[in-house]
Amino acid sequence: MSPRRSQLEARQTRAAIVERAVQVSSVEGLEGLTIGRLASDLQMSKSGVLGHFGTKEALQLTTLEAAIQVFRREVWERTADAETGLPRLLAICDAWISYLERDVFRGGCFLTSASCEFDGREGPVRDAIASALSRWHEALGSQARAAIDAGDLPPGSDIAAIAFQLNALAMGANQALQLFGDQSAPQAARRAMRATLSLEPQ
Amino acid sequence: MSPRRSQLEARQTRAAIVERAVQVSSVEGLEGLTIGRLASDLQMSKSGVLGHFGTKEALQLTTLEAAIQVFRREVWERTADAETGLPRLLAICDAWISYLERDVFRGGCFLTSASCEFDGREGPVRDAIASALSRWHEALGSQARAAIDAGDLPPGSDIAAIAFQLNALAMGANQALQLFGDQSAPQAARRAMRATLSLEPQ
DNA sequence: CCTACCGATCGGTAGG
DNA sequence: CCTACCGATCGGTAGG
Repeated sequence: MSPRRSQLEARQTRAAIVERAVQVSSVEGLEGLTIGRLASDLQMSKSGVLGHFGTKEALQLTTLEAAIQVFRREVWERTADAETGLPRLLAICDAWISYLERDVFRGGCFLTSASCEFDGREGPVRDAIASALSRWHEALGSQARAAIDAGDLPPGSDIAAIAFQLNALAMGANQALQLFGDQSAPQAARRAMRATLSLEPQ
Repeated sequence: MSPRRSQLEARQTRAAIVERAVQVSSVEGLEGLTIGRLASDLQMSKSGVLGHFGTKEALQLTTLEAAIQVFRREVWERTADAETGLPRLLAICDAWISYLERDVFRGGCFLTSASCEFDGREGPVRDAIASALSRWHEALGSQARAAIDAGDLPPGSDIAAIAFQLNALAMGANQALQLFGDQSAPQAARRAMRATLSLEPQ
């Protein structure tokens, strides 16, 4: 047992704080997240919570990273068995909509909420959100390129346009589910995603 | 001059508060909007600001209504000259993307931001946001129905799916512009919108 | 529309 | 990890 007992406990406490912070900020936003609220929920003192991160901004960044890990696990890693290219792209679309349907986060897609909240601001949190979304677009684009190379998408397909459309449709499904509880939205999104992937460039 | 001078001035003050509230909350969110910030910006006392609305929630609702009016003016009313049906639908798509490109709100599409911020909450503000978005979907659906009746869209077109896709693409363009400053997004969104309107049901 | 004020809560620090 | 505390700000009220 290389970590001392107190270090292990500290790590578990920190993990519990982050887990709670993800759930709270999924509903209240990363700005609406407060140290006092977390301390109260976890029956700790405020300084006990803050001590693990130093500043609220560091807590926000850690919370964001944890939420990104959840998205990666629930969408990206779930499709690891699919063949690179169109098969994986189709699997990603299904896993993505499923992730929205399963209410993985109480406030809907964490990255979509965070993006809306910070897209008019500046600073490290905004930059981290933009970076994560940018990497996701690249992951989608990479699969689209493989699909073209395999002959599963037309050679002239616009890779960026495919990533843009898939992302937009997921955002639309998220809004329809969260705001209206529209149970037909996942189906509509899946169909439109499939149309995007079989009709490019037109 | 039927309104007395003091009433007229009060109305102008109120209008100035709402205008400022729209700009502030477009960046900070409707929850991030504070009475103190508004008072400071407008060089008024907090109670002078709050007196026009009573509560913060009433201020939020008034601010939201004002932002909806801006959207209506910048997107819906701009297309009033277009013929009902497909022509107006196409005009709406252009005006919608143009509204995003012109940065009408500093924080991007107000309704999209508000929807993300409140979709995990309850209460009158959330309800007002859902109602406004619902009416917009209906306006789009109504034009789509007219387009079908005129023979400009196939008889089997899924009206709700068209509204869903157009809305999703506008959300995607908003994110790409606000978060990445992606100048190719408006073009990508316009193309995808046109594809939606010429390829339904497939 | 103002001043003056309320209790609550904010992020954060000192010291242990 | 705690208690005790800081100045600032929150939404809101009383009274004029």
